[in-house]
Amino acid sequence: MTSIDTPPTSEAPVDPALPAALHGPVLAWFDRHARDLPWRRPEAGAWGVMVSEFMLQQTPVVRVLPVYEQWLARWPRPADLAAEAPGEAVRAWGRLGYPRRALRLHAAAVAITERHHGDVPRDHGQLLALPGIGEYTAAAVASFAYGQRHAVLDTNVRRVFARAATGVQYPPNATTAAERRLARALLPEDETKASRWAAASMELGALVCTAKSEDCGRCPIAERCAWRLAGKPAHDGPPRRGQTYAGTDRQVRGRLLAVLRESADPVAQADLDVVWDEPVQRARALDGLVADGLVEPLDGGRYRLPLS
DNA sequence: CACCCGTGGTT
DNA sequence: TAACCAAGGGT
Repeated sequence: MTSIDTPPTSEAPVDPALPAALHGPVLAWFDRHARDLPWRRPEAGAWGVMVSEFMLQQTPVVRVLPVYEQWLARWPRPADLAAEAPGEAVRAWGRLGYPRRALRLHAAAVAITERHHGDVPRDHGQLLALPGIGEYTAAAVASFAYGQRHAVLDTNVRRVFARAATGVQYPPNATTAAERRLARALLPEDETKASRWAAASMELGALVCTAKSEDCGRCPIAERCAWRLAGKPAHDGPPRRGQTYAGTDRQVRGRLLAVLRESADPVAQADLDVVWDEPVQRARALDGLVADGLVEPLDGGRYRLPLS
């Protein structure tokens, strides 16, 4: 009886009856309460789903909505975006944040045009190979756009599963193998039902089982929730990394790029210098933007969004 | 695996 | 008000 054969508690087997007990209530709740988001409408297509997933990486739905509409109207197919200069994608990204996502979405559109005849690939592995698409986004596009059966583990789903199945308030900082195993165990066998489940469990986390003020009174699985049944114990592990922003390179980069986004013409060094008074940090931030391909340096100390 | 990468609203 | 949070990905 040594500990080497004892699985850690985080890898406890899933209650065999749990999946079926959760599917009905959550799917029925989703039928009634799902938001009518534009990327969920049939006309969005796989490209619409993919654009929305890029924009929703760390950016709230309400801020994505207007930019999404502009992008799909301007670039209705991957080839339309691929034909543009990458700097135009960065400019149209506006203030969504993390502008490297715009660059990667543009690069993904180029790859789709070159390697996939302009159609968003259906295969999870091919999606994963595209720039800016990781484990989550590949599964999300395959599931939401093509109705495939994939475990879609985003921050909402991870929180819902941590509470309902594992009985803790928050999931670990980084996604664990135990979480992936749990997500697979909870995934309905039927493909259509599985893709619906992915969207429904995510929506439940976004609307009801939220990070701070969860509303168990509106939760369809409150009676089955391990965390609630345990008396909703507070998170004990290490605090999740706080992200300070003021004074960081990210803030400087944001200010520099804002100047370049607003200008149709190349910008003089002096017009960038005014956004931050500390010259060393300012130079480091600008160099970083150039290294990332977000900014193109020109002769005479001028800069612009990248044309290529 | 820890850290970096924007932005703005909420508590 | 500082901290936290928001459909992550890349290194």
